[in-house]
Amino acid sequence: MKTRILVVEDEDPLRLALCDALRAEGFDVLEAADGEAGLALALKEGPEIVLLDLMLPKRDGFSVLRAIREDRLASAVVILSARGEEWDRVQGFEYGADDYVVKPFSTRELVLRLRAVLRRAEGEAPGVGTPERKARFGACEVDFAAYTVDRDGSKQGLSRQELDLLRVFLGNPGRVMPRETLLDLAWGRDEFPTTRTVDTHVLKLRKKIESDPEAPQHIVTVHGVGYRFER
Amino acid sequence: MKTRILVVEDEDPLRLALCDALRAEGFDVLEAADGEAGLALALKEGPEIVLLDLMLPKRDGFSVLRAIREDRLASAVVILSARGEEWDRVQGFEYGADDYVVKPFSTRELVLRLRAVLRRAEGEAPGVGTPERKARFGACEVDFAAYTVDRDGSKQGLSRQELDLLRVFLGNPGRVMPRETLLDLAWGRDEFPTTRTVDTHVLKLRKKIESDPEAPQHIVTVHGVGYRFER
DNA sequence: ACTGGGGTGACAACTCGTTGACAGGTCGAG
DNA sequence: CTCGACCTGTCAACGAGTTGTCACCCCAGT
Repeated sequence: MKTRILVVEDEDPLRLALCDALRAEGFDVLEAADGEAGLALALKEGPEIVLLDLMLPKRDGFSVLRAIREDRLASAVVILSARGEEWDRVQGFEYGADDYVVKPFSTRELVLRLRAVLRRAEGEAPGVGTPERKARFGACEVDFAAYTVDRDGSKQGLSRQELDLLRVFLGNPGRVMPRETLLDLAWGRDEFPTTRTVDTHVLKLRKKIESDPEAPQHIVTVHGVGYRFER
Repeated sequence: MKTRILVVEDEDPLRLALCDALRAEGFDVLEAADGEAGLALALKEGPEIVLLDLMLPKRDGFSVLRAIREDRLASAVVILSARGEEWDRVQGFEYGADDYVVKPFSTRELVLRLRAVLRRAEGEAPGVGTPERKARFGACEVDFAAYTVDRDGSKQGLSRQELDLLRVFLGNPGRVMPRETLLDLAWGRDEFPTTRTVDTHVLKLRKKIESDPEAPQHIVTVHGVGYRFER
């Protein structure tokens, strides 16, 4: 899923250059040449980011920014401002924006800032409550933030894939999960490993969370179907 | 119970913007427009956090900070400093500020830092101020003011960047930090080094704080994810 | 120009995911 | 009950990708 970004800039050459550069970076780019069109498009499409020039015909950048915020739009807003002019206002009003870039700027700088903004935005987005940093079952405590699991006081590191798999198990306790389902959920839709890969990872997980890996208490094999996780 | 925060900032537009933004984030906000009023309010109300501009009428930020610390007030203090003045940063920490934010900044950045500060503060014994001029972990003692780290009696010098990185690690113990996040937090807003740069600095830090840099106890690599700091 | 710290690129060393092989194990048909 | 087909446990080895490490370049402060 591409990140959608709306570019609101009235100078044609710059806008086109920006759009090209951003498309080349893999963004899904929308564009507008004045404030009104930009605001309308932002409200209609709700892109992840709005890249907003300050000096615009019909409706200036601040006004657009304010309107976006008043609509509680989730978009991050990055201000494009010329050096010197408006600087004070940027300082004063910048609170509503997520970042700002001073012209002239390099594509590299812009892209890096955009990525940083996206990182921050999704870092706090997990909306309703924190996604539970720790979970416990049996004698184990998993720390998702630390990538560790603690069994009876002995701490083990988990690899990313192991943690992802364990997370899926924890989210579906007591039900049998076919290997294909596990691949879908713990790997990506872009990854297509063999179902045997699942076995290997189950093996590794068992060694870390089971007190007796030979007779698993938590990750139980259901012959011919898949695995079932029990607390 | 809302977290109470005192904003001490003389520029009206910025102060109002800050207060609005913080109220929207659910803080209970007090405000003051100069150093004396700010100090008085801080001492009277004892808010969890004081957000302190450095350049203030009547009494500058350093002076307020020093007075707050001398009164053993438990408030965490976050410095707002004008851009580019590294000296401020150094001084701020020397006097025991809990964090600093460089103007201009985005609301998200500010709120993230405030939450990090709160996390740290509540993890420690309440009542004691958190001057954190020095920090210790394992066999090490870091002196932020002197830019040194002492491991089992052998003292090493730290460069500014090394210290900043170590500070971030210390502020987020036990959780894996992706390289990008480390860059966001330990490098400035205008710096865009490669993620590999982080590795280099981790290497240098390990040589100074680990008793066996080959088998790190404090800065642990989590393959494919980032680094985790353990005390 | 000199110096020290920070950033980058190159290459070595390593990690982990994946796979294939093989040894059990399980279950149903006969 | 026995056998065979199929499934699972286990491991070693491979390879892509990641990290450790270092030397070099660049820039700012002196």
